[in-house]
Amino acid sequence: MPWEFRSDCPIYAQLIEKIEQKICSGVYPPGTKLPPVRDLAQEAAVNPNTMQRALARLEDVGLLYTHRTSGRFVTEDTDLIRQLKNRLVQEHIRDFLEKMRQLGFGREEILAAISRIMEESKDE
Amino acid sequence: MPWEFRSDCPIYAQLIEKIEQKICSGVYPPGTKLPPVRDLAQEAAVNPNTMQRALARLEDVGLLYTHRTSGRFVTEDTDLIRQLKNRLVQEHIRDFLEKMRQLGFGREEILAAISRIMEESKDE
DNA sequence: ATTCTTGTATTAAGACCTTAATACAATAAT
DNA sequence: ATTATTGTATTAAGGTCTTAATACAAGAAT
Repeated sequence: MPWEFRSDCPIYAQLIEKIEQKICSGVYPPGTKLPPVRDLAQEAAVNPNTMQRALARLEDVGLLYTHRTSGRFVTEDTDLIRQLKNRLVQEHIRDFLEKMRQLGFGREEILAAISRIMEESKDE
Repeated sequence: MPWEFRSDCPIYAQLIEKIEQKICSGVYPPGTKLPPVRDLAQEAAVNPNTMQRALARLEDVGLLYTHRTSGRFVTEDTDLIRQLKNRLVQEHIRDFLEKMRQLGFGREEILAAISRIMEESKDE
């Protein structure tokens, strides 16, 4: 199934986010070999160059590493992964709270609204 | 003060979000006259064309309307504004919950994490 | 009537994003 | 040794985004 992208942001940036998510959530566990660029590109329905660009960025920050010809692997540095996960969680929460605050929601209202929507989608 | 933009998304898209926020939160109340395009552009530190593009989109959805030469105004349709606000709230919550879920957070953990971060930034 | 202010349109340039089509180097697999 | 697989690099094309510099039309202000 092709990955889904918003049209308002560069695909390569969205690829980075998605792959980070997959690493943090254990879809791609530490030390695991990733599928080849070409396969990943096809899976995401994206040009290999675009996928390559995203992977290169993730390599820059140490999340992936490459054995020139045998493939690309997720780092075994579980500490780094945990740091990333914490960073993402913090960012998501802060961004969310800021958006809600700007819409005039106080702390209690935010929690209430979340609980309500959680209830609504409980049956999934 | 120039508005702030992320580098990973088109400016015009971010302008749309910001202006929507300002309308929903009452910074630009219903029926109010907006500053001229040129002023808004300067305030945001953006090219007038870019600001114009964002405003045109907001007009497309009925959130703004124009009197050709006297200026641009926020709609007086408070119902439309309320609908937008509800839509934004829902989107923000759903997006947030989805991201957290993908990081392995259950409902309780999400609420706990939010409460914790709320506490941390209580003194602002 | 004249000038100012407003939104709008146009053209050009440069930067970035995406795709496509190749090609190459180095190791793995046979 | 030969072939296949892997990441990587290059070039070209077309699209979008952003800025810049103008110009115009029409109502507002004087």
